[in-house]
Amino acid sequence: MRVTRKRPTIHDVAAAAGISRGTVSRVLNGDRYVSTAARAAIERAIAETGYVVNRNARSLVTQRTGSVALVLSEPQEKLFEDPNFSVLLRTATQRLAQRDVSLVLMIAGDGGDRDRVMRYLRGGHADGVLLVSTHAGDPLLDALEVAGVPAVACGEVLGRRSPIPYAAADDREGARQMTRYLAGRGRRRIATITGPLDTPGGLRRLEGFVDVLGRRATKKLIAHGDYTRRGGEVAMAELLERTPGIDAVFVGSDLMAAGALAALRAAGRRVPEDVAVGGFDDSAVAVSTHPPLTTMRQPLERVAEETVRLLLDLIDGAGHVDPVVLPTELVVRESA
Amino acid sequence: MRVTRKRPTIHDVAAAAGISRGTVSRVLNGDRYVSTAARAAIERAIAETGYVVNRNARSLVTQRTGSVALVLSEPQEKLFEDPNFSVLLRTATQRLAQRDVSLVLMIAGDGGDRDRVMRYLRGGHADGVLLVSTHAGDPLLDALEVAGVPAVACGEVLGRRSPIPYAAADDREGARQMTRYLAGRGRRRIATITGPLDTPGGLRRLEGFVDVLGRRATKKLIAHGDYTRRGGEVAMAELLERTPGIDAVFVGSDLMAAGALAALRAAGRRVPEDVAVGGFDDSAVAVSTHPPLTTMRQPLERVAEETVRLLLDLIDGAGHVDPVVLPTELVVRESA
DNA sequence: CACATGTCTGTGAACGTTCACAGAGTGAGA
DNA sequence: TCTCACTCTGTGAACGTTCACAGACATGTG
Repeated sequence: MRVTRKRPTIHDVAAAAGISRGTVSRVLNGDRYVSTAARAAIERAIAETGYVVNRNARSLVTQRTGSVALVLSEPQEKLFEDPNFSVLLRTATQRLAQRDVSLVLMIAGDGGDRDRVMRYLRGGHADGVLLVSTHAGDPLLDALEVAGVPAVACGEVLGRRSPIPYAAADDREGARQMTRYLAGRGRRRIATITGPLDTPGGLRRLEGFVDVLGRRATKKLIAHGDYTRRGGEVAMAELLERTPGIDAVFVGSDLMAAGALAALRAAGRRVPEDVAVGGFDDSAVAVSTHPPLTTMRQPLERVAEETVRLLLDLIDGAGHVDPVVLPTELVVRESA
Repeated sequence: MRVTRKRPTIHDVAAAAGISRGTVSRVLNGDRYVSTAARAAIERAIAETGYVVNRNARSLVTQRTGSVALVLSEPQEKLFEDPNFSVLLRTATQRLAQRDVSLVLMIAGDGGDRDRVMRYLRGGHADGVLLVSTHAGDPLLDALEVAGVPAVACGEVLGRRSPIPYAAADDREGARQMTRYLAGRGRRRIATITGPLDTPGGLRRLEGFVDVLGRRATKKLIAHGDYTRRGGEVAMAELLERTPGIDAVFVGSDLMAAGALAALRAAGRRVPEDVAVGGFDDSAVAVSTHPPLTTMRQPLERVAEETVRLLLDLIDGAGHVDPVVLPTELVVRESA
């Protein structure tokens, strides 16, 4: 009835089975060349003793840890506000767990955080890194490269000389689809509210928008937000003041679209009668706004799955992996 | 320019500093009894070699891992939909990082997951466990107890014989405050929509509600939801049908309140003129509904901080810690 | 029968730390 | 001067694995 009774080791199992620890190690690691008798005896002994392998000892010799780090390098508040992130986190955790690798969560916000993360990674405490919303200039990326730690980003990392492998939704094509949809509904003066242009979602969705309408036509119809609700509200107000005649707006995220809706209501415009509003993400807020948002669904789970797959491939020795870009889907509700 | 150059060990540092590894270990672990000369030499050598301690080797001898597991035992979708959870996760990660312990995220959804989690924990791969939304009957809890792994819950774990230490918001008193507020605004027929009664938030908030209004008065004014938006909508509709005359409703979560708002709108009731709506959580949805929700703010960051503190105390050898209950705060917006 | 090949097993030596111990040097107090 | 306490240092032995090696035995092949 002691609180901490000593954990059985591989030696205990070997003794209980009457077999050497070498053979025990072999069945643990699924080696061929183990007699069925030995295997049975060992499996019984494992069950009896309640043995579970000590990963530290194993890591010490194999130089593999069986864990990967998920590193958030956004100032945290912004990111955790993002509903997409939860999906990503959940899916990644599950996918990794299936392969028996565990996920350690790290936040690299300010300088001190960064150092800690780097120390951790350079210490070889993770076999690989899942990068979330990392900016191109982030010194973490270079350090990672130097340290030779496999890394994959969830979402494109813009403007890097030596590109980081990634999986992402097809933001550009998604934006095109939405813009075409709005145009197809007869809207003639279509504006857009972008996310920050140093993020892939901000940049690529704007590109898609311009692809469809042309650079000239959109000159005065672009406003910038910061992925927050409030930012969307401000940008919408600005747009209405600058160009009162707009009859549609493609907003670069659902959360900003919720803000835009508020600004439109405040300005006395009806949605979708006066102004049609299209969002992006198909996150939970899309159905909680009034009216519910027409938006682009991102295959977030698949993005997470693919990100994990790429990372595991890299860890397993693939020298190079190609980025994965997944299609988005238009979800029509009431706002457009 | 090789991809993986060998990581320096404590021996390399010792050699570079011209001092034995024992002394290097001592400065690493902040031992007194190290001459300033030696310390300086070693610190220089550490910087030069880029040495970082191998935690596995350390864990192997110390039997401490420097990490704790955060275990989610809710069917995951529900939980990740919960905006509170993000706050918790972020705060816990940061707080732990400050103490240089890392957080590994585990999802114990179905049976297979559970086994994996238990194996991990019994393997001694985490120094402690942070439990999130764990139910009383969960076999994980017994297993944890048997294995002697320190565990602290974020939020009360209901109905357990040997209670799990926890930190939580004062749900019951918060519910009382909200109910009193609604009554104080002249509302006479106040209903409630609860969360599941096997969760502390569901049960305690209902208790607080009944505390204020009395068991008799509330008999027909209670409906149950499941913490989802949809659940809130259904419960509200049910309530309206059962007792059309209600003029206020206290909803056990903001998300359900958003659903209730939709049901009220569908039934043609104005909020707050006809029916006042009070939520709970003060999560992000509270400001994105129309009208914005009057709600109870939970000090979630403090809850997370305290949970972490309790766990670290336990890990550091505190034999027993007392639960921590933190006050909530009324946030008045437009819905009531 | 000799020999190669394939299967199975045990053993010693790592992996990179910490910890306990022993010993050396220094200064103070008797 | 001797002793004691304190400070500082080095060394050997763990911690629990995996891995390479060597050897035993069986089976098949020429």
